[in-house]
Amino acid sequence: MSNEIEAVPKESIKRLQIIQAAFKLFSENGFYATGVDLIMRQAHVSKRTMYVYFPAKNDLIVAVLKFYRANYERSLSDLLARNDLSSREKIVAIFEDAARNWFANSQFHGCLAVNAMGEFAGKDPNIENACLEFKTWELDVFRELTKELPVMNPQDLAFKLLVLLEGMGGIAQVMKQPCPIDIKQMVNDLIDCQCVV
Amino acid sequence: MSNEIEAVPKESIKRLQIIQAAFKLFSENGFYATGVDLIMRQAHVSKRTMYVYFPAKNDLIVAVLKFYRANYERSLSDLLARNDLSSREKIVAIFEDAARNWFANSQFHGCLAVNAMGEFAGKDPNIENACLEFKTWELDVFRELTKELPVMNPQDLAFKLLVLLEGMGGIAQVMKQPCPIDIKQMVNDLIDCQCVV
DNA sequence: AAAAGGGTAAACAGATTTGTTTACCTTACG
DNA sequence: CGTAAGGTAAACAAATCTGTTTACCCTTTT
Repeated sequence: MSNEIEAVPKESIKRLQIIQAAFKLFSENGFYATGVDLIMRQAHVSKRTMYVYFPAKNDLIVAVLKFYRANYERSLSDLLARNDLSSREKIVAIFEDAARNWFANSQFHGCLAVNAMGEFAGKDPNIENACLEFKTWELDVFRELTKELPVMNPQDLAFKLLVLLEGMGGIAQVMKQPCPIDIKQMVNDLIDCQCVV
Repeated sequence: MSNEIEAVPKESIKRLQIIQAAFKLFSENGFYATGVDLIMRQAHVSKRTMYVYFPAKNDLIVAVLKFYRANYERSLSDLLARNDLSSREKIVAIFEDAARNWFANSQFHGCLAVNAMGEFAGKDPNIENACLEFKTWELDVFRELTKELPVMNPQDLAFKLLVLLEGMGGIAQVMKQPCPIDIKQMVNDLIDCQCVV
């Protein structure tokens, strides 16, 4: 017999089903408001199985936040990999995608990491950490892009872009309407203001 | 003497105690996670009294959101009333206050209206409405200020400022660190980019 | 002094939550 | 074929939540 410590498969189908169902429900209805029973029913999984993969609800929340980030990362990878676009064009594209997908979309529920902080700040360090890691990763994406630009301080510009993206998310979440401003122009202006050329 | 209008439930001391206690608890711990029993204990009020003023928890949440807005409005009124400051200086001051109070303050829990949307979007129209009204009011404040500026499109600029302020709140909520960028410069750049002069 | 508000304390109902366990089933595989 | 892993269904414990009611107490006013 293998005397390994019983390793829960990290890539089990069931585990993924649970995370996907939980992601949808947490996004639409919030974390506290979503009961474990509902998740388990939507995932077509028994409670016993859920208990094996996620001993506590908060463990599942952390996993969902990581899944959320991995999803975002994957959806960006194609864009970032393209070599027919300049870094500036990639940045603009990120914002235009966001504007198109978030504003005037009643199915948009804001950044999951921010929502999670609203419910768990000061209560669960693991969840706080997952949220921080998500935003840190977003910042890193911008940092990779801005360091290719002829600007005075790429780090500062990356943070400014992060703030801008965050603001779009928050506003779109509350005010559901077509995005009334020219995001492309705003981003380009922001970059131009720091250009050394 | 004081024969002012008297003891209207809207202005009751007890009512205010409840709202203030609830505001603190909702901000720190979230809405669902905060039980009515705890609110009532912190407000030094019996459950029967709470039930008189707020037949349901969601009624209290709406009242708290209105209180949150009224508070913000009052804290801005001094600044907005000053006539030794230009509109541009007032706008910059709003952002510098926000940067100082939000970043690197572990007691900052983000915009209550955004947090509320995260928990109640699609569930309670009254709460959704209160959140929307809060952001609309914030936008109006900026609109009043930008229409004094020599810019092409004051309405657009106001919305951009709103997005920027929102972004600062969201980022500060998750990444608790000293604000690493020069907010004053960023706001001025944003305004300058739309100046006609 | 008596009546009437306004408030308190506490018990209670009914539903729902997370977390735990037991007993059974299905299916892949040596 | 037969075993063992992995999953299901369902009952259950214990706590908690909102919402409701009853009985009482204090203070003000008349």
